[in-house]
Amino acid sequence: MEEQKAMDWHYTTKPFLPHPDTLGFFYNYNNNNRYPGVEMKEATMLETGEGSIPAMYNGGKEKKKRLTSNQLELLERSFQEEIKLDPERKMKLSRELGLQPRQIAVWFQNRRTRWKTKQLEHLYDVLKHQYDVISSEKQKLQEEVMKLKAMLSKEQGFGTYSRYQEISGVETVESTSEGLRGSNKGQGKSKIEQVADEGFCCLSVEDYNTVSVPFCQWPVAPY
DNA sequence: GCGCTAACCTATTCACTTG
DNA sequence: CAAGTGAATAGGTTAGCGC
Repeated sequence: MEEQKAMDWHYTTKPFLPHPDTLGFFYNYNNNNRYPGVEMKEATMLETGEGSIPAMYNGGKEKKKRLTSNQLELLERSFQEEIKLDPERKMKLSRELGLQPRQIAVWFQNRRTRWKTKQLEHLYDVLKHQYDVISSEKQKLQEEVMKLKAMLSKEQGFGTYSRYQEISGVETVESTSEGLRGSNKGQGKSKIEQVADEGFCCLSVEDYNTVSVPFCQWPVAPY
């Protein structure tokens, strides 16, 4: 295959720039001080005979090969140290592992993709848990409202209507949220109301930058 | 401002592995 | 052998740099 568009196997000194657009949350890996003027040279490859040669480097004859466990181990360790790859480290890994720098870059890219997928799965679990908690709370409150309504009706039957009208406002409880305001949740809006106001199910990916997840403990580099 | 370059990304392909 | 996994490719976006 012919040379692709310019990519990172050209080993330049260009600084990496933080990704500015959506999913910014996931781009906050460790973005300071990228590639500070590192002078790169092509590595001498395949000295050990261990490294695989992708088809594109070998006239299309060589098939894809899996990386060895040793190679994966070192790559993984390196990834745990730093999720992104600077040219210097790429060349170092390339020499140490007997792989093309391009292969190192591809492995890191794919690894970041897997990492991000795991992060999203984790975030899903966290949000689902929050949803379940709030749903449960809502259910309880609705039941409480029903009980109070029943009590109110009963009391009204005994001729104390005016007293309860004064307490609960002009009407009886009409909805869960109204009931909360009129009952023991006098201080501002309840959690449920806030959720409703915010359109609970409308969180976008961009929101990941701002949504705080209190009990969410992100592993450095899961998977 | 525009083109070039080199990072990054997502989506996809393709080959290997596994049940 | 189909499904899953991972290495590699294709094509797009972004941002720095020089003109």
